[in-house]
Amino acid sequence: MKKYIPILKKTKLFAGVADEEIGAMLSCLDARVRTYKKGEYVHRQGEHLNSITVLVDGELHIQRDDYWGNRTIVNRIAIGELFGEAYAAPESGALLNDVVAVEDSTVIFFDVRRIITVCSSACRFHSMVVQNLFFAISEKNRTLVQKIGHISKRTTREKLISYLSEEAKRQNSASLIIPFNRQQLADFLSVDRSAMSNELCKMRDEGLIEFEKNQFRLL
Amino acid sequence: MKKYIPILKKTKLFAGVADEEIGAMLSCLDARVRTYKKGEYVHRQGEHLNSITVLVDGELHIQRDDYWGNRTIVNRIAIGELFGEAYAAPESGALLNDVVAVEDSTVIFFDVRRIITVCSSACRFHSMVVQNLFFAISEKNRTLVQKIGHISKRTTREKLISYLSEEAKRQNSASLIIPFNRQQLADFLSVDRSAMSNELCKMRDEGLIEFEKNQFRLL
DNA sequence: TCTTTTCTGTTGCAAAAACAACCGATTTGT
DNA sequence: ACAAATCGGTTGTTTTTGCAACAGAAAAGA
Repeated sequence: MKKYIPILKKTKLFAGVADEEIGAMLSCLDARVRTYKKGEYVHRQGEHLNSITVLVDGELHIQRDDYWGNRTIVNRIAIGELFGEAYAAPESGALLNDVVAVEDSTVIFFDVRRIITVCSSACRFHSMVVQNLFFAISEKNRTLVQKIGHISKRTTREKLISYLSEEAKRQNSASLIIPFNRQQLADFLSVDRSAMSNELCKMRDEGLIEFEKNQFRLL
Repeated sequence: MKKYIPILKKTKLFAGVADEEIGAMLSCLDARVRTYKKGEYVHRQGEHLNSITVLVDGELHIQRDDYWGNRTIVNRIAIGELFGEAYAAPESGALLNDVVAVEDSTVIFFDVRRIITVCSSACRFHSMVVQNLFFAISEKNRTLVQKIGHISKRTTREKLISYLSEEAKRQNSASLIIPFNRQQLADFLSVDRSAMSNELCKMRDEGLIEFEKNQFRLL
């Protein structure tokens, strides 16, 4: 468990917390490590969570498959990010989506109650972690609103432009690498893959964008 | 200002805080009241917030109009709910949407830094407010994910069913009243009003639902 | 290395949505 | 009470999407 301290230090939850404090908090917060193979489910829709999940390696998707096999990718969790903050509240109900490892992944679970309830004794940095948690959920909130901005556009082209421009802004460059393949991007933007692929090529032919694999450039 | 204490007591931010404590915190948190006429903007996209907004009367929409006049209603703020929690973090950037009063409304602004930074002295209930804030943002997060669930459905009919069923579940009855008129519902679900109206009537003719104005019944 | 699977682009067709225009009913404001 | 504005439903046309099927390229696995 100790070996994860340098990695945890870089996560949003433990930003600004000293190494030795993280070590102390690992037991204080009842941390448990687990690895998942690509494709395995970390959580399933309908479960009741009592832990917060920190991703230390790999990649997770928050997604939902409907009865007919249509998939919606709600969000993506990258290394250092966390999941389950929104279910920390006591009466937060069942999990709305599945959480799936899209790469071989390693996560650390922390007991949610022990994070929320500031312990009296040892953990001097506990309040820092609580604040980090608050900022993390706050940031995720804004991410979700941005996503709503993308998918509420009426046409596939507009959705693509909305998503790609925001990603370009975030990466601070007109040239950008997206973390999705075509099918995943379509599932993320809630459109049909083939129609989207078609639209991307039209946009390229019109000189709006260039792309190769998941590297894009806005012109 | 004192007269708002009974109302504030019922808001998500001050749940569980005693009257006299709220009174004390009003000055501690630098509370300011303001009223808005129907249609007025409370905040505009691009602004940088430094306050949290509690709605004590009326109704707000979080929305965005694009260049061609298409409106997207991202969320709705009802009496007792708050706005701006997601912008409490120092580096949270500019406001992504407009905040508009859809009815004559009264809001109270609280200095965001004073909420986050727990004051040393008087406010015994301050930590309760911080926790309330956390739960509020947490709940909003889940609301946003639900909304993504609705609008990521592929057809207008599916969007309507998704929205109406969730609302029925929330109101715990197959008969429900929605807080939108037709245009607003269309803007909320990101579809065309006339197409949606059409679809609603088809669903009624097929015996799936009944409705009159904004009262619906699922069959 | 060879086979199998996944990924991406392409096409045609059917279904659905957006758009525009209109009308009667209801609501709002004076 | 009356005029004006808003609201909800209807229809027809155009545009866009979803869907299915296929093929070459790339990647993964044996």
